[in-house]
Amino acid sequence: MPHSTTSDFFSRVYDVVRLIPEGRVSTYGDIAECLGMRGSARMVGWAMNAAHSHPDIPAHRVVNRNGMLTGKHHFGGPRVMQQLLEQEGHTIEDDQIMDFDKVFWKPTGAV
DNA sequence: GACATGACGGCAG
DNA sequence: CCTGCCGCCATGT
Repeated sequence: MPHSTTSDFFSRVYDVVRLIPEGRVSTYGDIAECLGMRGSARMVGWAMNAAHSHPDIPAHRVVNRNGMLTGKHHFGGPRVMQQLLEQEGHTIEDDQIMDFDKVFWKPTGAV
């Protein structure tokens, strides 16, 4: 496709995020890499910001490579993201997901 | 059209 | 180990 638009990029990001299983989490960088935009993790986070218009996007399952809830302030409040994750069985301590390496889900081949 | 910003990540100091 | 800078791409001013 000679004409790649941002809308496509957003749609792809949403598509991948939607595929994250409940009880699992992924990272901005890996999602970006999965979409062929390695190094552009910021775009993924930015897409998440726009994802607020899409209730079907479990944006709380996307964190940075450290498993830290860096985007918690972009939800209803600074607690919402943590609460959502805890409801899915995660343990958060100091804005960081415990056993992150065990709940991490890589969108390899998802798209 | 240039400058600053951002839910990131990697590397250098 | 911690802090800081640069690269990444799209948006707003």
